[in-house]
Amino acid sequence: MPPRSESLTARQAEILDFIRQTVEAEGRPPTRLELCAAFGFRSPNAAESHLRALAAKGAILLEEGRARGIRLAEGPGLPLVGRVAAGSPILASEHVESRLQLDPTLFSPRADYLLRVRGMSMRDAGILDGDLIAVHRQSEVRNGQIVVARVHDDVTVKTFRRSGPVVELLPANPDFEPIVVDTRAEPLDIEGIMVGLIRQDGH
Amino acid sequence: MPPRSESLTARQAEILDFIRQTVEAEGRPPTRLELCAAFGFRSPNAAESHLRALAAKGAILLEEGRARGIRLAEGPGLPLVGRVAAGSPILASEHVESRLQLDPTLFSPRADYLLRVRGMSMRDAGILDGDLIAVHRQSEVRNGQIVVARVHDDVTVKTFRRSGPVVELLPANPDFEPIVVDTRAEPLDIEGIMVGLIRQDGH
DNA sequence: CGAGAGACTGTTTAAACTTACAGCACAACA
DNA sequence: TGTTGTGCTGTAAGTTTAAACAGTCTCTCG
Repeated sequence: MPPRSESLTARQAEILDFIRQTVEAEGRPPTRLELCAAFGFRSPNAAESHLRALAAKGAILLEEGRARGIRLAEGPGLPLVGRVAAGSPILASEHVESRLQLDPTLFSPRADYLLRVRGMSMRDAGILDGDLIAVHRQSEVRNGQIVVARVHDDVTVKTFRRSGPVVELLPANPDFEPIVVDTRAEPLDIEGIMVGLIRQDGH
Repeated sequence: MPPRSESLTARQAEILDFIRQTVEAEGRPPTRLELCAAFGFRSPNAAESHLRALAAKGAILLEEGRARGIRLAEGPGLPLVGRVAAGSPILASEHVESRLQLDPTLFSPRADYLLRVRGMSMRDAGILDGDLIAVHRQSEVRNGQIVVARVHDDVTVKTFRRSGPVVELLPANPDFEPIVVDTRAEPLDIEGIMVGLIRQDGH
């Protein structure tokens, strides 16, 4: 497995981000000189060595001797997460069913991944069984937002409501009961907020 | 308004298609020499003159003096249709609000365009006000499918049910009444079927 | 304190790339 | 019958890019 992007330095992450933006906006990666212009480098070698570092860490692929020979290692699509096993991080690669080619900035704030919804507990919010929820990773949420939460190693999608130390996770379907969590006694992890939805059939 | 892509020659359409595929697969446009290799040209000027022709017809934009300075004029995304004026075709360019960059094959059968839904008449089918419906153009439909129909110059999204010459367009919300159309007396155009849905916020 | 990693400056060279010029063959067309 | 548009070959600059080499400065870590 290639090294994770978490091991990138702050500067390297900036460079990688600029490359992503350029591909998005212009349909092609930047040259070394364009990187210099964007970051104020006076030497193309500053860009070159950053690219080498990113390639060594597996974030990009460099093609030798080609103009704009930078390829993003990670496909342009969003990871689609299916069932999440107990105790493991939601974006662990064994949970990623596939990648869907769509623009993360289709949603605002941007989507980090898609999560397949199981069951009808959010039916009245227009979220049906099998729908894909676009999720933005974020741990601080406001009341009324629809969140992806982990309670007792169970990942669930519900409306968030906090009253002091007690958090209620509300379904949008009278057939289901709210989940009540006392955060002084039980662990509650907020994985992110819902920023959109995709349904892949006509029902 | 730039000339339409319909005015491209067959060869020019092939070239344009190859450019699209290259951007898709490699994240950057091809060079003149790569076009030569792909089509068997022996002269880079063959590619050059095709590119000039495509640029003249508005299909691409050429940036002078830049390696891989080819930009696709039309984004690869799906057209998003907003409100549809009476009497004009649904994909008329004045209805296209924007283009969303997402893969048409995300849906099956493939989506031809996106239509913004107004109102809550399909609420219980999980289709809310402001949602974008992915539509596949198709005039023959089966009972139970959700269709985009045009009745009396009004474009609407409903569940389709036919009984002989009478078609019922059923809402999915008890607050709304079915639309009943006698096809012997009134015109009814089926614009397409719903093949998916996109919601761009977290509610 | 010394070593190494990260983040650069500055310079050079070869290869990749664009783009101009000068043609040829063929079909459509008026 | 000539003219125009399309689709090419072939060659040759001249510019853009990639990528090498040689350094500087500043952290952090053992």
